[in-house]
Amino acid sequence: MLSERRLQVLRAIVQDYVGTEEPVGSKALTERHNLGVSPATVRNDMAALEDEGFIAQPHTSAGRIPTDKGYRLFVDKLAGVKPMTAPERRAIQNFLDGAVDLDDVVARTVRLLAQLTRQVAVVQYPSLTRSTVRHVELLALAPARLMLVLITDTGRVEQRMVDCPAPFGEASLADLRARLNSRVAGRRFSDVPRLVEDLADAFENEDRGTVTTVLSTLLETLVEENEERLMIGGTANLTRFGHDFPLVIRPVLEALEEQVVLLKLLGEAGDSGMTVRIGHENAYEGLNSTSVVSVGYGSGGEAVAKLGVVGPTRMDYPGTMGAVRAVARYVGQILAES
Amino acid sequence: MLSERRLQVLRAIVQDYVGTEEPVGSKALTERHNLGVSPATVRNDMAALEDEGFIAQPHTSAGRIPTDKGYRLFVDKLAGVKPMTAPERRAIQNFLDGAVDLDDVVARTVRLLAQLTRQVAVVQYPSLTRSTVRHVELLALAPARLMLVLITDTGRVEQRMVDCPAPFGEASLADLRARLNSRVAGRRFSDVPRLVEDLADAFENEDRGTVTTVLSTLLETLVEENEERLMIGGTANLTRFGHDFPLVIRPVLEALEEQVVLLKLLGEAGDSGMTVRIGHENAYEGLNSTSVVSVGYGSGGEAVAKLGVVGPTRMDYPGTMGAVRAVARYVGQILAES
DNA sequence: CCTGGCACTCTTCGCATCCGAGTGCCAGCG
DNA sequence: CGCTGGCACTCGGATGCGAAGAGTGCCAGG
Repeated sequence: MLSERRLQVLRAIVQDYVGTEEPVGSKALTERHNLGVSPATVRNDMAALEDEGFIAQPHTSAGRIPTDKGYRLFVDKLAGVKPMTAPERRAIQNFLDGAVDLDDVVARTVRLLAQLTRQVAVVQYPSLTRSTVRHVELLALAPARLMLVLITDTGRVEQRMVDCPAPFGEASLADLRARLNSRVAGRRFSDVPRLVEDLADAFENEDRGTVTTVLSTLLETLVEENEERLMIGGTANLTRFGHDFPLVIRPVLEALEEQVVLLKLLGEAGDSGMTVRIGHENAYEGLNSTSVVSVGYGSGGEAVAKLGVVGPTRMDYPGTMGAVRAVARYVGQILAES
Repeated sequence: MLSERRLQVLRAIVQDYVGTEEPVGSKALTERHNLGVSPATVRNDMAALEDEGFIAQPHTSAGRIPTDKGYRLFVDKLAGVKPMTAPERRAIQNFLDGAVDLDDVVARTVRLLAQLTRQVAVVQYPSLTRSTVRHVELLALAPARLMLVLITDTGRVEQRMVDCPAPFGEASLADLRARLNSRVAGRRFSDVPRLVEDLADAFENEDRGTVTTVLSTLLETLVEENEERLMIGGTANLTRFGHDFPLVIRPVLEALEEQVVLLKLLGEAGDSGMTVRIGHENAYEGLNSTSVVSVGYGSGGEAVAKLGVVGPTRMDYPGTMGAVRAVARYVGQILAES
């Protein structure tokens, strides 16, 4: 078990290292923090912390830097979430308030988060399955070609082409449209499959094929793979990563381009509350030298999607967590209003 | 005026430098290319080329590297466009053929282009104003809230919320929808403003406000700033940029995040044929050490948007141009089919 | 006009050296 | 028992020097 002072030493090491980006030694520590003990004592504490795996030396005769395990302890026990200042809150609100539609909200959020944290921001669009249906529309583009448009309460609009097996009359179309909406409008998307399963039964034989096709397209839209979208920004911040650019930055950029990887990353994060994944805690290898701070956001009490940032393990955790949390809250509010 | 051989020397310098990324000297040149003259002669030629500003020395006693002006001459006079091989063509076609909707087409195109050229790919969505209206739909989400959906022949779908000044009945809505479509369906977007300007006159006083609002929203959608979208990819390729990472890569990433900058960049490029902008020819300062190769693409003979790549000035121009041209052609085909 | 030769310029690299930061350990003190 | 000052030690990074090598410019001769 680590004594109180050793925890303080660890905290001091993390803070200094995050600030200076350089290994921190015992002398510098005692000078910059009021630990009330001498460097020699701190050295003993550091040796103990190193034995436990919380810190490490890049080389003999260099200072110590925190390990992933050290950051983990820091985040869990030694540091809270730094709240945003009042001006910062106002700035966030002002910035987000101008958004005109969902795309705009997400785009602004990404920008904001990237600026606040000076890291790479990732914002997921509201998940379809966790949203509520506002409206389903069917348009006939051609006699045997329909367009299916889904609109959610969170402002998402998805469209799909549907090629019908046979021409589909305007009357049947109106009928289907009305029946569809009466069944699913106002309901959760996750309930949609159940609500529409017997809808084809109500139609004549010749139209049944088309109705079935429309319904299966509708359901396809809700399949995991397709329904998730996200936006990233602030990649220019990667250049402030460290001195050993290419090798670190490369896999990160690759990961960011693979939406699948990112979605999995966000998906693995806890469903409620803020999640911090540090270095090797990330399953994806390319992100082993980064930390991911993410949190769910939503219009009501419930999360409809996640957002977060990706940055070097050496990041200002309290500040980053504060920014991420604050942004998530305001985005939730904006969505609730629209 | 430069003699034929001097041009050959320049061509050889460009080719070697692009291959090795290192300044090339007179001796290496005579060894790798059959110039039929001695290094000393080549040195004289190089001195002349340097006087003319086509090549430069990083330091005294280093080899030469091409300047922007040198690349320009190379592209204009010394090198053609390298056509894709048959297998490459097939690969392109296969890769693009699987796309299910416009987003998918664009996403696949970006990926493909990034992979083929190993550079950053930029693909603009088909411009609204240059497309044809396929359908305009109006949905009543609430009594005084409409959604306007625009569908183009290129598969683009744009939606906008419209808050009406007064509730708008279903009958009026159907009327407006029908009138709108009969006027604009099949017409070019650029003609839409003219075609709808007197549409409000046909409605009762109480509905006229709403109709006007709808029309102005429709027109807003076509405004330059909003109508253009683009997608980028392959940013991981930036890591192969050169040895002097951070300083070069940073502004490029920043430029790529500013869609406005990119759109302007593509917009400045010639409207027909392939455009190559080399280094300082790019108006945006952050891209002064990059070259942009872009070309229009379209479903018919006419370009509806542009695509291209951004890479180091030291790039394989013939190969890159070949890839860009080939991809643009196939994308045009795909769009024409859908 | 081309060529071989030659002197000159710089950059790069290896090597030896020095300096300092930081450590671990120990003996002594409260 | 824990803290402290002292001390020897290690090692990385900076500095300086010299040799090597690549490449150039220029010149005289074919």
